[in-house]
Amino acid sequence: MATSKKHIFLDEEIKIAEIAKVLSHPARIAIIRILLKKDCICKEIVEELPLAQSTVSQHLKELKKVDLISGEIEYPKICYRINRTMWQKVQNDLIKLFKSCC
Amino acid sequence: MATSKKHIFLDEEIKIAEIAKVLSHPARIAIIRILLKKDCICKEIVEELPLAQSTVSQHLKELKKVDLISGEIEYPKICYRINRTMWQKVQNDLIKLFKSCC
DNA sequence: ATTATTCATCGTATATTTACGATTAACAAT
DNA sequence: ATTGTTAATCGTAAATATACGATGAATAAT
Repeated sequence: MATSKKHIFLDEEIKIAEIAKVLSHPARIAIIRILLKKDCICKEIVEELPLAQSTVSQHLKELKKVDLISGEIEYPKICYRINRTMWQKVQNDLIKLFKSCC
Repeated sequence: MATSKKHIFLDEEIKIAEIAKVLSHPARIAIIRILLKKDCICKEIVEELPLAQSTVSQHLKELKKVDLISGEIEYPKICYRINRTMWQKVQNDLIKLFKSCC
């Protein structure tokens, strides 16, 4: 048995990993939980978490990058909310992985 | 409204983030999928993935650290398998987070 | 125009992750 | 004892993530 058909990772594997990465920081889980309760502006989140405003903003950016949240501009505020469709999709993707179990 | 009750992250948030972190690399998702199909020794996984043996071993260590897999020694091989109980728990934890949604 | 408010971005320092090759450890078989 | 097989660990380089303060951008209110 010489060697092998080395292949690259599957798209699905990459996508699941991407979503998991977004969920892989307590601050982002905390932000999601806050937003699940109610839509918030960045400042409100900053006041609930022991993090600088710039740091929270960065986490929000990550969440926005994968479309888990969206922000509606009402200058100078930006109202963040969970993207329920995407949130459902995250669940489906993960559950799909789970399903390949038994 | 001066400032606020800054608190640290909740245990639950940390735990979910920890699990998500383990799932946040395509290689580890790939390894899980391989092991969901059948128990494998490290060498078999190395042959299926475009990664060095030491790298796969490191990923296996991560998965083992959170108890998602276990390894049974049959020198010089080690047979890895999914810890179904833990795998179920991961699902429950994530679904619990999802549930706080609607 | 100036001021106040909110948030994003920039620059940067530090820590963590990821990957690899080389080596070591643990045995089985000879 | 030597050899072969498998996997863990070590050392290390490169990339990525995380955090913060400082600054800049966008507007509303004065």
